[in-house]
Amino acid sequence: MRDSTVQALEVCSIEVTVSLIGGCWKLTIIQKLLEGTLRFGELRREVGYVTDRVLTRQLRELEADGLVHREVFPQVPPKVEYSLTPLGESLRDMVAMMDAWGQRWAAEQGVEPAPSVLAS
Amino acid sequence: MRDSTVQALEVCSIEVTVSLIGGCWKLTIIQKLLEGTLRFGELRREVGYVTDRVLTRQLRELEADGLVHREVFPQVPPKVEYSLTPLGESLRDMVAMMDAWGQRWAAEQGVEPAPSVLAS
DNA sequence: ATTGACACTATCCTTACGGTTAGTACTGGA
DNA sequence: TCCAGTACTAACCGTAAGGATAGTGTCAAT
Repeated sequence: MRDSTVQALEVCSIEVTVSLIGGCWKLTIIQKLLEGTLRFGELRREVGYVTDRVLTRQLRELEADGLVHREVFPQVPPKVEYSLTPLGESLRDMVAMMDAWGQRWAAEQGVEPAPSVLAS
Repeated sequence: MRDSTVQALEVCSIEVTVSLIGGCWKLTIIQKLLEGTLRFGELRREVGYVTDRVLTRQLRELEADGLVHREVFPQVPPKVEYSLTPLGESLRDMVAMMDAWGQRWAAEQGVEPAPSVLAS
Protein backbone atom coordinates (compact mmCIF):
# COMPACT_ATOMS: atom_id res chain seq x y z
CA MET A 1 0.00 0.00 0.00
CA ARG A 2 1.28 3.43 -0.82
CA ASP A 3 2.34 5.86 1.88
CA SER A 4 -0.34 8.34 0.98
CA THR A 5 -3.01 5.70 1.45
CA VAL A 6 -1.60 4.62 4.78
CA GLN A 7 -1.61 8.21 5.97
CA ALA A 8 -5.12 8.72 4.67
CA LEU A 9 -6.33 5.71 6.63
CA GLU A 10 -5.43 7.57 9.79
CA VAL A 11 -7.54 10.56 8.84
CA CYS A 12 -10.75 9.56 7.16
CA SER A 13 -12.24 7.39 4.45
CA ILE A 14 -12.65 10.33 2.14
CA GLU A 15 -8.92 10.94 2.08
CA VAL A 16 -8.47 7.24 1.38
CA THR A 17 -10.64 7.52 -1.68
CA VAL A 18 -8.73 10.57 -2.86
CA SER A 19 -5.42 8.81 -2.38
CA LEU A 20 -6.64 5.94 -4.56
CA ILE A 21 -8.27 7.78 -7.42
CA GLY A 22 -6.81 11.25 -7.08
CA GLY A 23 -3.73 10.62 -9.18
CA CYS A 24 -3.42 12.32 -12.50
CA TRP A 25 -5.28 10.48 -15.28
CA LYS A 26 -6.58 7.77 -12.99
CA LEU A 27 -10.23 8.63 -13.22
CA THR A 28 -9.92 9.22 -16.92
CA ILE A 29 -8.45 5.75 -17.24
CA ILE A 30 -11.24 4.29 -15.16
CA GLN A 31 -13.85 6.06 -17.24
CA LYS A 32 -12.44 4.58 -20.43
CA LEU A 33 -12.37 1.13 -18.90
CA LEU A 34 -15.98 1.54 -17.75
CA GLU A 35 -16.88 1.26 -21.42
CA GLY A 36 -15.04 -2.01 -21.77
CA THR A 37 -11.75 -3.84 -21.79
CA LEU A 38 -8.89 -2.11 -23.57
CA ARG A 39 -5.36 -2.93 -24.60
CA PHE A 40 -2.48 -0.76 -23.49
CA GLY A 41 -2.11 1.01 -26.81
CA GLU A 42 -5.82 1.61 -27.13
CA LEU A 43 -5.94 3.11 -23.68
CA ARG A 44 -3.04 5.42 -24.41
CA ARG A 45 -4.71 6.72 -27.54
CA GLU A 46 -8.03 7.13 -25.74
CA VAL A 47 -6.61 9.03 -22.80
CA GLY A 48 -4.70 11.42 -24.98
CA TYR A 49 -1.77 13.42 -23.68
CA VAL A 50 -0.41 10.80 -21.32
CA THR A 51 3.01 9.27 -21.91
CA ASP A 52 3.76 5.55 -21.86
CA ARG A 53 5.64 5.69 -18.64
CA VAL A 54 3.00 7.62 -16.74
CA LEU A 55 0.19 5.46 -18.05
CA THR A 56 2.05 2.33 -17.05
CA ARG A 57 2.59 3.60 -13.55
CA GLN A 58 -0.98 4.66 -13.03
CA LEU A 59 -2.22 1.32 -14.29
CA ARG A 60 0.11 -0.57 -11.98
CA GLU A 61 -1.08 1.46 -9.03
CA LEU A 62 -4.69 0.87 -9.96
CA GLU A 63 -3.91 -2.81 -10.25
CA ALA A 64 -2.15 -2.92 -6.90
CA ASP A 65 -5.09 -1.15 -5.33
CA GLY A 66 -7.48 -3.74 -6.71
CA LEU A 67 -9.35 -1.50 -9.12
CA VAL A 68 -7.98 -2.78 -12.41
CA HIS A 69 -7.35 -6.27 -13.70
CA ARG A 70 -4.33 -6.84 -15.94
CA GLU A 71 -4.19 -9.84 -18.20
CA VAL A 72 -1.09 -10.70 -20.20
CA PHE A 73 -1.38 -12.89 -23.28
CA PRO A 74 1.88 -14.77 -23.82
CA GLN A 75 2.33 -14.05 -27.48
CA VAL A 76 4.48 -11.99 -29.78
CA PRO A 77 3.96 -9.13 -30.24
CA PRO A 78 2.81 -8.82 -26.67
CA LYS A 79 -0.82 -8.28 -25.83
CA VAL A 80 -2.06 -6.98 -22.53
CA GLU A 81 -5.65 -6.27 -21.69
CA TYR A 82 -6.92 -4.02 -18.95
CA SER A 83 -10.35 -4.20 -17.39
CA LEU A 84 -12.06 -3.12 -14.22
CA THR A 85 -12.50 -5.32 -11.18
CA PRO A 86 -15.86 -5.21 -9.39
CA LEU A 87 -14.34 -2.63 -7.08
CA GLY A 88 -13.39 -0.54 -10.09
CA GLU A 89 -16.85 -0.99 -11.57
CA SER A 90 -18.31 0.30 -8.35
CA LEU A 91 -16.88 3.71 -9.17
CA ARG A 92 -19.33 4.16 -12.05
CA ASP A 93 -21.73 6.38 -10.15
CA MET A 94 -18.94 8.42 -8.64
CA VAL A 95 -17.37 8.98 -12.04
CA ALA A 96 -20.68 10.17 -13.40
CA MET A 97 -21.18 12.45 -10.44
CA MET A 98 -17.74 13.96 -10.73
CA ASP A 99 -18.18 14.47 -14.44
CA ALA A 100 -21.44 16.29 -13.88
CA TRP A 101 -20.06 18.34 -11.04
CA GLY A 102 -17.03 19.41 -13.06
CA GLN A 103 -19.34 20.64 -15.77
CA ARG A 104 -21.47 22.51 -13.31
CA TRP A 105 -18.41 24.17 -11.86
CA ALA A 106 -17.23 25.25 -15.28
CA ALA A 107 -20.66 26.63 -16.02
CA GLU A 108 -20.79 28.66 -12.82
CA GLN A 109 -17.34 30.02 -13.48
CA GLY A 110 -18.33 30.98 -17.00
CA VAL A 111 -15.58 28.81 -18.36
CA GLU A 112 -15.67 26.77 -21.49
CA PRO A 113 -16.44 23.32 -20.11
CA ALA A 114 -14.14 20.40 -20.65
CA PRO A 115 -15.36 17.71 -22.98
CA SER A 116 -17.63 15.35 -21.13
CA VAL A 117 -16.35 11.85 -21.13
CA LEU A 118 -19.84 10.48 -20.89
CA ALA A 119 -21.05 12.24 -24.01
CA SER A 120 -18.37 10.59 -26.14
CA MET B 1 -7.39 29.72 -11.84
CA ARG B 2 -4.66 27.28 -11.00
CA ASP B 3 -2.56 25.65 -13.68
CA SER B 4 -3.75 22.20 -12.84
CA THR B 5 -7.36 23.26 -13.33
CA VAL B 6 -6.58 24.91 -16.65
CA GLN B 7 -4.88 21.75 -17.83
CA ALA B 8 -7.73 19.64 -16.59
CA LEU B 9 -10.19 21.72 -18.56
CA GLU B 10 -8.48 20.54 -21.71
CA VAL B 11 -8.92 16.91 -20.80
CA CYS B 12 -12.26 16.22 -19.16
CA SER B 13 -14.62 17.41 -16.47
CA ILE B 14 -13.61 14.62 -14.15
CA GLU B 15 -10.05 15.87 -14.03
CA VAL B 16 -11.42 19.34 -13.34
CA THR B 17 -13.24 18.03 -10.31
CA VAL B 18 -10.13 16.26 -9.10
CA SER B 19 -8.04 19.38 -9.53
CA LEU B 20 -10.50 21.33 -7.38
CA ILE B 21 -11.11 18.92 -4.53
CA GLY B 22 -8.14 16.58 -4.83
CA GLY B 23 -5.79 18.63 -2.67
CA CYS B 24 -4.76 17.26 0.68
CA TRP B 25 -7.31 18.01 3.39
CA LYS B 26 -9.70 19.75 1.06
CA LEU B 27 -12.50 17.24 1.25
CA THR B 28 -12.01 16.88 4.96
CA ILE B 29 -12.39 20.63 5.28
CA ILE B 30 -15.50 20.56 3.12
CA GLN B 31 -16.96 17.76 5.18
CA LYS B 32 -16.50 19.72 8.40
CA LEU B 33 -18.08 22.78 6.82
CA LEU B 34 -21.02 20.70 5.62
CA GLU B 35 -22.00 20.50 9.27
CA GLY B 36 -21.99 24.27 9.63
CA THR B 37 -19.98 27.46 9.68
CA LEU B 38 -16.69 27.32 11.51
CA ARG B 39 -14.02 29.76 12.58
CA PHE B 40 -10.43 29.23 11.54
CA GLY B 41 -9.31 27.87 14.87
CA GLU B 42 -12.28 25.55 15.17
CA LEU B 43 -11.59 24.18 11.74
CA ARG B 44 -7.96 23.57 12.54
CA ARG B 45 -8.83 21.63 15.65
CA GLU B 46 -11.51 19.66 13.81
CA VAL B 47 -9.30 18.66 10.92
CA GLY B 48 -6.52 17.49 13.16
CA TYR B 49 -2.99 17.15 11.89
CA VAL B 50 -2.99 20.10 9.54
CA THR B 51 -0.77 23.11 10.20
CA ASP B 52 -1.91 26.74 10.11
CA ARG B 53 -0.15 27.52 6.91
CA VAL B 54 -1.44 24.54 4.99
CA LEU B 55 -4.98 25.07 6.23
CA THR B 56 -4.86 28.72 5.21
CA ARG B 57 -3.69 27.84 1.73
CA GLN B 58 -6.29 25.17 1.18
CA LEU B 59 -9.01 27.52 2.38
CA ARG B 60 -7.83 30.28 0.08
CA GLU B 61 -7.84 27.92 -2.87
CA LEU B 62 -11.31 26.71 -2.00
CA GLU B 63 -12.40 30.31 -1.73
CA ALA B 64 -10.83 31.25 -5.06
CA ASP B 65 -12.55 28.28 -6.65
CA GLY B 66 -15.91 29.41 -5.34
CA LEU B 67 -16.52 26.55 -2.93
CA VAL B 68 -16.00 28.33 0.35
CA HIS B 69 -17.15 31.70 1.64
CA ARG B 70 -14.83 33.65 3.90
CA GLU B 71 -16.19 36.35 6.14
CA VAL B 72 -13.94 38.60 8.17
CA PHE B 73 -15.31 40.37 11.21
CA PRO B 74 -13.37 43.60 11.77
CA GLN B 75 -12.70 43.20 15.44
CA VAL B 76 -9.89 42.44 17.82
CA PRO B 77 -8.96 39.72 18.31
CA PRO B 78 -9.72 38.84 14.72
CA LYS B 79 -12.63 36.62 13.85
CA VAL B 80 -13.01 34.88 10.52
CA GLU B 81 -15.82 32.53 9.64
CA TYR B 82 -15.79 29.94 6.90
CA SER B 83 -18.86 28.46 5.30
CA LEU B 84 -19.76 26.66 2.11
CA THR B 85 -21.15 28.38 -0.96
CA PRO B 86 -24.04 26.68 -2.79
CA LEU B 87 -21.41 25.14 -5.05
CA GLY B 88 -19.64 23.77 -2.02
CA GLU B 89 -22.90 22.52 -0.58
CA SER B 90 -23.53 20.67 -3.81
CA LEU B 91 -20.65 18.37 -2.94
CA ARG B 92 -22.63 16.81 -0.10
CA ASP B 93 -23.65 13.71 -2.01
CA MET B 94 -20.21 13.27 -3.47
CA VAL B 95 -18.59 13.49 -0.06
CA ALA B 96 -20.97 10.88 1.27
CA MET B 97 -20.28 8.64 -1.71
CA MET B 98 -16.53 8.96 -1.36
CA ASP B 99 -16.73 8.27 2.34
CA ALA B 100 -18.74 5.12 1.74
CA TRP B 101 -16.49 3.99 -1.07
CA GLY B 102 -13.35 4.50 1.00
CA GLN B 103 -14.85 2.29 3.67
CA ARG B 104 -15.80 -0.35 1.18
CA TRP B 105 -12.29 -0.35 -0.20
CA ALA B 106 -10.80 -0.75 3.25
CA ALA B 107 -13.18 -3.61 3.93
CA GLU B 108 -12.27 -5.44 0.72
CA GLN B 109 -8.58 -5.00 1.46
CA GLY B 110 -9.07 -6.33 4.95
CA VAL B 111 -7.71 -3.10 6.34
CA GLU B 112 -8.81 -1.37 9.49
CA PRO B 113 -11.10 1.30 8.08
CA ALA B 114 -10.45 4.97 8.63
CA PRO B 115 -12.86 6.75 10.94
CA SER B 116 -15.95 7.73 9.04
CA VAL B 117 -16.47 11.43 9.04
CA LEU B 118 -20.18 10.92 8.77
CA ALA B 119 -20.39 8.76 11.84
CA SER B 120 -18.88 11.46 14.03
C1' DA C 1 17.63 -4.00 -44.63
C1' DT C 2 14.81 -0.97 -42.39
C1' DT C 3 10.84 0.35 -40.23
C1' DG C 4 6.93 0.11 -37.24
C1' DA C 5 3.86 -2.01 -33.80
C1' DC C 6 3.61 -3.77 -29.24
C1' DA C 7 4.08 -3.11 -24.18
C1' DC C 8 6.79 -1.90 -21.72
C1' DT C 9 11.54 -0.27 -18.61
C1' DA C 10 15.39 2.87 -17.22
C1' DT C 11 17.17 7.23 -16.45
C1' DC C 12 16.86 11.73 -15.60
C1' DC C 13 14.69 16.33 -14.79
C1' DT C 14 11.52 19.74 -12.96
C1' DT C 15 7.99 21.56 -10.52
C1' DA C 16 4.36 21.79 -7.38
C1' DC C 17 2.75 20.67 -3.13
C1' DG C 18 2.78 19.67 1.53
C1' DG C 19 5.22 20.69 5.57
C1' DT C 20 8.21 23.23 9.18
C1' DT C 21 9.57 27.18 11.63
C1' DA C 22 9.25 31.66 12.88
C1' DG C 23 7.08 36.09 13.14
C1' DT C 24 3.03 39.75 13.13
C1' DA C 25 -0.52 42.96 15.75
C1' DC C 26 -3.58 43.29 19.25
C1' DT C 27 -6.06 42.13 23.57
C1' DG C 28 -7.50 39.95 27.79
C1' DG C 29 -6.43 37.41 31.70
C1' DA C 30 -3.30 35.44 35.43
C1' DT D 1 4.66 41.55 33.48
C1' DC D 2 4.13 37.66 30.95
C1' DC D 3 1.69 34.61 28.36
C1' DA D 4 -1.99 32.70 25.51
C1' DG D 5 -5.32 33.21 21.96
C1' DT D 6 -6.64 35.01 17.34
C1' DA D 7 -5.83 34.53 12.23
C1' DC D 8 -2.89 34.81 9.76
C1' DT D 9 2.03 35.80 6.50
C1' DA D 10 6.97 35.02 5.03
C1' DA D 11 10.70 32.30 4.01
C1' DC D 12 12.37 28.11 3.35
C1' DC D 13 12.89 22.86 2.60
C1' DG D 14 12.25 18.05 0.88
C1' DT D 15 9.97 14.88 -1.53
C1' DA D 16 7.07 12.70 -4.55
C1' DA D 17 4.77 12.76 -8.73
C1' DG D 18 4.45 13.94 -13.33
C1' DG D 19 6.83 14.35 -17.52
C1' DA D 20 10.52 13.87 -21.36
C1' DT D 21 13.61 10.93 -23.73
C1' DA D 22 15.59 6.90 -25.09
C1' DG D 23 16.06 1.92 -25.16
C1' DT D 24 14.42 -3.34 -25.07
C1' DG D 25 13.04 -7.80 -27.76
C1' DT D 26 10.36 -9.99 -31.10
C1' DC D 27 7.88 -10.22 -35.30
C1' DA D 28 5.49 -8.67 -39.66
C1' DA D 29 5.45 -5.79 -43.41
C1' DT D 30 7.75 -2.97 -46.86
